Amino acid sequence: MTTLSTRAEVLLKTLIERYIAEGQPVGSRTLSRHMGLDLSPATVRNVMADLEELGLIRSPHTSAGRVPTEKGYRVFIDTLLKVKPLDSGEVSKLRCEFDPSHDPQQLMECASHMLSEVSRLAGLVVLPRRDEASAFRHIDFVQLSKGRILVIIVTQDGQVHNRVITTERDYEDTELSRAANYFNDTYSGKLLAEVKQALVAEMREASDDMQRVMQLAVTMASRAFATERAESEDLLVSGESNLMDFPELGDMRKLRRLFDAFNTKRDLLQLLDQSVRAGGVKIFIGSESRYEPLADCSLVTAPYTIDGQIVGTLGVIGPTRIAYEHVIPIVDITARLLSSALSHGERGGRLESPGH
Amino acid sequence: MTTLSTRAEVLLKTLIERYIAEGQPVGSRTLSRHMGLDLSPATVRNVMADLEELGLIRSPHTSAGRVPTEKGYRVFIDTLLKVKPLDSGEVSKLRCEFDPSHDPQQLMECASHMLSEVSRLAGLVVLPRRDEASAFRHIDFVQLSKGRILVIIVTQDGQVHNRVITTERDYEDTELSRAANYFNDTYSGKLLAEVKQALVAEMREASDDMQRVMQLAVTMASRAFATERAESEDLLVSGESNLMDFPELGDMRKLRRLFDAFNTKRDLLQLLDQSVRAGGVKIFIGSESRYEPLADCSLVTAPYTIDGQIVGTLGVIGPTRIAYEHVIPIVDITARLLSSALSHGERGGRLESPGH
DNA sequence: TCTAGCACTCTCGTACGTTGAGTGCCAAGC
DNA sequence: GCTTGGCACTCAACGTACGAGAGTGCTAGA
Repeated sequence: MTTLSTRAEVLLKTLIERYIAEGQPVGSRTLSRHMGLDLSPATVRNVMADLEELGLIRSPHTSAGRVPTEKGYRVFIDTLLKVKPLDSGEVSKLRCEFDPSHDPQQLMECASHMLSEVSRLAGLVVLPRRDEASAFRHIDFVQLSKGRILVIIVTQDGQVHNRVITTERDYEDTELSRAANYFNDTYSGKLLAEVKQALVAEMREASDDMQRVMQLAVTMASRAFATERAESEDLLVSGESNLMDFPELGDMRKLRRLFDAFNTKRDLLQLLDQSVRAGGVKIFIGSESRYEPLADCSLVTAPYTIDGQIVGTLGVIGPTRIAYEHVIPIVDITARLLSSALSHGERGGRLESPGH
Repeated sequence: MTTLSTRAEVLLKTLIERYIAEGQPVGSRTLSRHMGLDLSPATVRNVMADLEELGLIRSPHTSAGRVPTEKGYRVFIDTLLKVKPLDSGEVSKLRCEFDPSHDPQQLMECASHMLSEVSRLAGLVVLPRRDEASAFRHIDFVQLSKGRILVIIVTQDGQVHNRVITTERDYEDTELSRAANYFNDTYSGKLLAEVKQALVAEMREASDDMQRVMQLAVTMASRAFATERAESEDLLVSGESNLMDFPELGDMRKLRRLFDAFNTKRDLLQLLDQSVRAGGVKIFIGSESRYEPLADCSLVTAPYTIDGQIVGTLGVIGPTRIAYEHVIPIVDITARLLSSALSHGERGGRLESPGH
């Protein structure tokens, strides 16, 4: 692509800024006034014609102003946008929201909520898949009623999972707690994948000469691990209703599809997973997401980490016309704050160096 | 109120049925055709005039048909409606959805989802408040990292709550597990309220001669209980987007308020609590809920129980124009199924006798 | 290369007439 | 005394027409 003249760049930049602020096509007259350079509307029109030819802007109809195309937004974001860093007061206010005494689930709910509140858009947080990567920490068996035993599994990162399994006979509390102790001593610290594997092996060679306690623990645990729903991941969505304030999303059918997408989650999760790979903030504009319900929306995401490992993604969804220069740092900071709130390892809870 | 003639009743009934089916004001001509009786439109008009005078129907404008008022719906539901019981095939299909090996949380999510799917409206489930009424069953302490301990509290009904507390020094696993054992032996089976009270007392007279294990257990538990968020209750909402299909809720501002109400939850919870007291299905029509965002909506609720004790409410929200004769049994059955899935006490999981 | 001017285009809001559905009322009929 | 057909009236909805305003493209001149 031929590179733009500085004048064209300034023009495109102001046009998009105006359009983001006002939400309406901007014409040559207003543009010539708000652009720093001293050019007449006519000149502006000429430049706009060039930009239109390049596919960066378009007019909704003959005598409206121009609006940015997706390509225009893309150029704007990649080369023209000056991200305004949040002032430190803002940051520390956000930081306060992350009470480190909350458990991971709560922290993520908090992050999602915060994203939607601060950006006035819909906030998203992909929960980490509790998978082979996380380490087993603790198990516990609690008899709830005849034949029903609650199995609690805690992973190293503080996530708690619980399943109810049914058994033929009842057990004494001491029996259960001894089984749990055995299990904890044996497997604590191992990766979940390893534990599962080990359980399969143990079950295969289960024999009468196996100690009763051992047998009990292994049987129950493997049943709990087996029935563990293949949830893999989950998505938290907050502030969907913020999106109803944008006139460009006023079409009920489109809105419906969008909200259904929030509820279905599956496709969104897949999409959000893409941004896990790259570090830093990633932006999908309109059809770039290749997901029809998001055709008129933009997605700003950033991965978050636990102890340096990327475990999930968070971000916001809004119309393509959003104040990127504000939203980007919001998503960025939230990802950092969440990461540091979740990471309570030896390295402590510092913000790592910026990396957008 | 003067009682209606049978003819007026039939007319009101068919009018409302038609309106529910079509969603548009119904006029004298169509009514005279669809009503079983053989009356001319003119006669129908006379009767309609009477009904209008009684405040049971009204016309949106001079030359539209009539639509039911809230009062009209009320009479319809209270005296004219024949609830169609679900056929048993339907019921057993629903019953299958409630896998009793799920934990309470999952069961309720399932119920909410099911309500919205089957009724094509928004489904609601109020989670039981984990309060004084529920019995303490089990506690566990797990050290996650330096100075951070995960406290897991299990109640008799199988709900799992967890908090992270921070401590000054680190503990051995055996130390923690001994503390948990002590605590479990002492308090298992007692009501949470009693446990809290006992903890306060223990803390007050905590002294050096208290056993170390005891002291540790009491300190940690009381910190966990103290920081327990005053969540009291929570609300699950499913299928909100179903409401976008109803043209009468097409106004974006109203819809926005409604969706905000779903997110805020607080007021809705308060409202839903009202229906806890009475057993059976309860219906709020439009402004009867005395909650502005629900002005154009109806709420159909029923309480659900654990082992005979009412612990929460579930239901659906839709426009006032909903197929009550279908929705009422759906809510009713779902409440029963959820109750029986949650009740795994001695009495087993039977459906109790109908009580609407 | 920029600018002023001008004719052109298109949306939006308003006004207006037409259509059709439905009503209220009245007088005739059972 | 109910019921019914007839009739004038009302009102939303729809389509057309038209002016105002905003913005454009093009051209000629600085």
